[in-house]
Amino acid sequence: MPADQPNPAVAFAKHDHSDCAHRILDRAEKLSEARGVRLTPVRRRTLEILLESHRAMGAYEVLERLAQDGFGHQPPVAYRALDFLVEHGLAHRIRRLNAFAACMAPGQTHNPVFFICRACQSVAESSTPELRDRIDAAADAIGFEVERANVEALGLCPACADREE
Amino acid sequence: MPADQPNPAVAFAKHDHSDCAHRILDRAEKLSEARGVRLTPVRRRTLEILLESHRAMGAYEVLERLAQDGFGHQPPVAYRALDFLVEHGLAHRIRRLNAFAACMAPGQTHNPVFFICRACQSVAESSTPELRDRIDAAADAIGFEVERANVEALGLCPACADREE
DNA sequence: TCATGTATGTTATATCGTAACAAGTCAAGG
DNA sequence: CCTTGACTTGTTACGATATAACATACATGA
Ligand SMILES: [Zn+2]
Ligand SMILES: [Zn+2]
Ligand SMILES: [Zn+2]
Ligand SMILES: [Zn+2]
Repeated sequence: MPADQPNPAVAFAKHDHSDCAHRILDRAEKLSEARGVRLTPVRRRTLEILLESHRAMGAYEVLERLAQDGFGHQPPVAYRALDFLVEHGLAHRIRRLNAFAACMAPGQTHNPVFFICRACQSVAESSTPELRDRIDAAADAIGFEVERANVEALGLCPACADREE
Repeated sequence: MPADQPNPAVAFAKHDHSDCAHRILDRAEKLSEARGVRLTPVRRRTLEILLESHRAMGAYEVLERLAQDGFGHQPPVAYRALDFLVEHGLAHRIRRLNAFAACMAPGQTHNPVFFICRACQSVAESSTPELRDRIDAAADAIGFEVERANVEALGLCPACADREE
């Protein structure tokens, strides 16, 4: 596993998270540069906000933070920035929560599985190509062409599982 | 494959769909009876509406149909019936579409994967236990306890893929 | 400089979902 | 038969999520 491939377990463990955040922001800058797209102030700030924790955040929660920082106060401000991040693989949409989370492995082709703790709302992203292979196999069997696949697992993170019992 | 285990490919193919619908309605009646829950008129009608096609339907679309049939006109009427069906495994929630689809294999323990055609909105449900095993394995690796997993693949069904080119 | 594409911001509205309460149904026990 | 309690259906009202449409600003290169 390369150095910049984070261990998904870290999302549920105590760790120097500002380190995660800085590493990923740097990577986001470089990726945007390389692709010729602009990581503008709102977009960058939006990513920073998502990176403040391993939780998923709703668009309105992000918006509130952006507004405090002097950006616009209306929903499209947040949705546009979030859509940009999602489109460029810098964030993911967590559909079960109607929320967004920073991607923890931007730039790497990954078929993410999201593990969502129903108690503390933290989200871990694990990269599992074999899973995608299985989905493609099932799709082939019925002649379906998969363009994107989304896997979300709901349950309890280690800490919250301990706490329940 | 047992006779009552439908081929997921059928969702995307021409077939006698009223046959699907009747078979599943019968099964739903029996399952409800066996579990001591009541498949009341609204609930049954809601399932019938979902079963009219292999598409997913939004709650408000279902509500409109229920209202035409003399049931209540307010959102909770539809949401309650749909929640009942989902809770008892007679329907599934398709999160990517904010919509609901009848379960095509009610009563069987299944770890469904949904194949959603982005062109014609039809949904096929495929049952793939190995997939769940993969998810559980990835979860184990980080100490996460999976309670429910949701897999949704977006793409093109065979017919729509042909039509695109 | 000026045309062009892109980004940001606003108003307004669409779409999806739920809380809270009232009224009706139904079966079990007195 | 009548009460009681669990459940079901219906309503009003509201909350939460998301987008359309348009105006303004800003970059970038002819
Ligand atoms: Zn971290
Ligand atoms: Zn947790
Ligand atoms: Zn059918
Ligand atoms: Zn199709």
